Amino acid sequence: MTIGEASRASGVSEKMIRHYEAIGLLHPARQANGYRTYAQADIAVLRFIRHARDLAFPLEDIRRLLALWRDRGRASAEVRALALAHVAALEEKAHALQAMAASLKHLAAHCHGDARPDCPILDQLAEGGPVPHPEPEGHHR
Amino acid sequence: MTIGEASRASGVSEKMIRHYEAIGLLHPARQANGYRTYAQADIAVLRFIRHARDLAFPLEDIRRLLALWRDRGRASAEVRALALAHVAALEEKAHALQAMAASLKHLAAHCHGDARPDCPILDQLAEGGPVPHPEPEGHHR
DNA sequence: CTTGACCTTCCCATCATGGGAAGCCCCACA
DNA sequence: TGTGGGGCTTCCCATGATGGGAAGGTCAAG
Repeated sequence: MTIGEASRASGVSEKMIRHYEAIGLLHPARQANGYRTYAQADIAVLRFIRHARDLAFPLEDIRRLLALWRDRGRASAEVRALALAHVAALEEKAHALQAMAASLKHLAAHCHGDARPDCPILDQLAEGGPVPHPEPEGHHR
Repeated sequence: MTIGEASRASGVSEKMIRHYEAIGLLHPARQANGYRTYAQADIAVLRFIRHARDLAFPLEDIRRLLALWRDRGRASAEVRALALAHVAALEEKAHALQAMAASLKHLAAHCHGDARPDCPILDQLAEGGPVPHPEPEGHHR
């Protein structure tokens, strides 16, 4: 298999396949003419990487996951710990984003949003800190 | 005010202050010796940028927000629209992250996580697509 | 006049990804 | 046999926001 075929078979771009090789995640054979050659095992690795990337694992984590995958005797606890740490990171980021969205939504709710120039959103960005009185919970005004 | 003082006054690093100037968000005066000089208005801009960054506005959005801020006659609708578009983007990202976290959590829940080598997490990454049967909702097994 | 804190510019790194150029390889077709 | 084109190679550059660090100028206090 050439790199183009491997790309189609794995759903990973040629650019990325070369990059993963450059950082040592895979080691395809070479033909006499310098072309890379991919065996089924390489395609499996590429698919593995793609699925892990779909779950937003950083490549360094994927490097460890691949090592664990190749290690037939690994303890599943190791994999689980890595996965759960990533889950925690994902959730933390998600919550941070949602908190920002909520703050901004709160500000936008107080902005009439018509042709008039006064705008609590800009006022808040200009003056206040992170965000003013988000009022613990519930009913507006 | 020198850049160091401006940094302390605004909470923006010197590196970033210079960067914001390089991309045209700011135009501090220069002294004869080449040192940048920051007036109160510049500090206000830096604070504005920092607050907007705290809400994860990309710098290109901030460029527009600053223009609107400086334009005394702008319609608040414009600001609101920009903010709400950003809210949508934040929420989309947050949901994507939470979906990934949920998928991975689901897999981890099915991994006993002990010394044994078999692991549904690795199996899924190796074989399956994005994620298998997340079972619509609720009670496990 | 030296020391040290501060400023300047410039280059490099991050993380994952892609664009694009220059050049080689190979196959099919005329 | 020549040529066209598609695929392959490597190398450089860009993204977005941030920081590290080097080499060198400036200034005030000692």
